[in-house]
Amino acid sequence: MESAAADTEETREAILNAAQERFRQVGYSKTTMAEIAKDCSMSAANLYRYFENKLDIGTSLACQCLGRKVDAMKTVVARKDRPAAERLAGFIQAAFQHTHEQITAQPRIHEMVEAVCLQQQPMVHEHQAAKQAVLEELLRDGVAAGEFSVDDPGKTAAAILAAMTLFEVPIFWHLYEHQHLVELAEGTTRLILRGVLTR
Amino acid sequence: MESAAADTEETREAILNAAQERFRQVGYSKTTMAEIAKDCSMSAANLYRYFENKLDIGTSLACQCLGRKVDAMKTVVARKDRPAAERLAGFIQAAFQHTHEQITAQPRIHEMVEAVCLQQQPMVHEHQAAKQAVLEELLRDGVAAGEFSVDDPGKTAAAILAAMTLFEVPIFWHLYEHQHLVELAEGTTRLILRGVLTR
DNA sequence: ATAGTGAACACAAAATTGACTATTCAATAT
DNA sequence: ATATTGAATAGTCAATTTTGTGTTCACTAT
Repeated sequence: MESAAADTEETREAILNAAQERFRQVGYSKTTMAEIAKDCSMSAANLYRYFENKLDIGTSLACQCLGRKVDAMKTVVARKDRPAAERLAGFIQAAFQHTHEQITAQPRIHEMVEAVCLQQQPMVHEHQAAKQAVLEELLRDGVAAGEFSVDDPGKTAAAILAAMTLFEVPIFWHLYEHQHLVELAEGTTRLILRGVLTR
Repeated sequence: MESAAADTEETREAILNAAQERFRQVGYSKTTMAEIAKDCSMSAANLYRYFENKLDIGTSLACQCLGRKVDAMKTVVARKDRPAAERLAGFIQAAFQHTHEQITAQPRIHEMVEAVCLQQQPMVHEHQAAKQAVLEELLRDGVAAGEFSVDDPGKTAAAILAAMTLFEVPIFWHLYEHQHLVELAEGTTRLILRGVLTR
C-alpha cells in the first residue's frame, strides 16, 4: 500500500536528519551507526533496511550539500534579465562564497563531504559535470546575446572550471590568507571575463 | 684559509649528491642519515656540521628541483624574438610538462619535493613568487610590444598562476586521465591568451 | 509480508609495544 | 682550531595486540 512506501521515505528522512546532526556535531568518522540508530529509536541493524551502509548515508548527505551549491550557482545564472558577464562573475563568486561558508560555518560537514568525495569519485564527476552544464548554458546565453564570443562552450566551460580549482579545493584555504584569496578570485574573474567577452 | 671553505663546499655537494641518489632510489622518508653518511665515508653525526638536519638536506635538493622548473619557464620567456603570445603559451606548457615529467620519470624525487613543501611553506611561497616574477616580465614585454593589454601585470600574473593550479598540483594527475588534462590545459591556455591579448 | 532485533562476524581504528633513526654532545684526532 | 667520531638521548615509525564499529543473518513481532 501507499502509506508503507511513504513511511519508508519518512524513515529515510529521519535517519538522514539524525545522521546529519551527529555529523555536524562530532564529524563523520566519529559518529557510529549505533548512535544514529538510537536517535531514530531503532537498532543499528535496521538502518541497513534503508541504506546500504554508512558511506551510503554520507553520500546522500554529501549529494544534498553539493546539490545546494549547484543550486546557488543555477540561481545566479537564471537571472536572465542581467547581462551574461555579470552572471558569469556571480557564478564564480557563488562558488567561492559557498566554499568559504562551508569551511567556516560547517567545518564538520565540509570534512564529511571531503571524506565521501574521496571514496565516491563518480559523485564528484557528476557534480563537476552539473556545474559545467550550468556554466555552458550561461556561455551559450552570452553568445546568443552577442556578449560573449566562444568557439566551443563545452570546452570553455571546462577550462573556466579548471581555472577555478584553487577556490574550490580546500587545501589552499589554509595555505593563503582569506583576503589574498579574495583578491586572487577577483583577478581570475577579470581574466576569465576578458577571455570570453566579445572584442 | 681558502681551501678549507672550498672543501666545505665540496663536502656539502658530496652529501647532496649522495642524498639525492638515495632519495631517487628509495625515497626521502626511507633514506637514513646513516646511509647518506656512509656513502660519503663519514659518520652520521658529521652530516650535522654541513646541514642543520635532514629536512635541510631535502630542502636544498627541493630548491634545486623547483629552481630547474623556473629555469625552464625562464628559458621559454627569454626568447624575445618570439611573439609574447607564443611565449605565454610556452610558459604554461613548460609548467605542465615539467610536472608531468617529474611525476612519471622521477616519482620518488617528486614525492620528496612534496614532503619538503608541506614542511617549508616559505620555500613554496618563494617559488611561487619566482614564477610570478617571470610571468610578470613576460606580460610587460607583451604590453610593450602592443600584443597584450593588461592593467596590472602583477595581479594578472597571480591570476594566471592561480588558473594553472590544476596542472601543477599532483592530486589531479591521478584523478583525471592524462589526455583529459592535456585538453584542459589547451583550453585553459586559449582562455588565458584571449584574456590578455589586445582586442 | 514488512519492520525490526540481538547476537555473531569481520574488518578497521586505537592503543601498546618495541625497534629504529634523527639529533646532540663530550671526547678524540688531525 | 677544525673536523670527526662513538655513544647517549629523544623522538618517530612500524608491527602488534586490543578494542570498537560496521555489517550480516537467523530469528521475532506485527
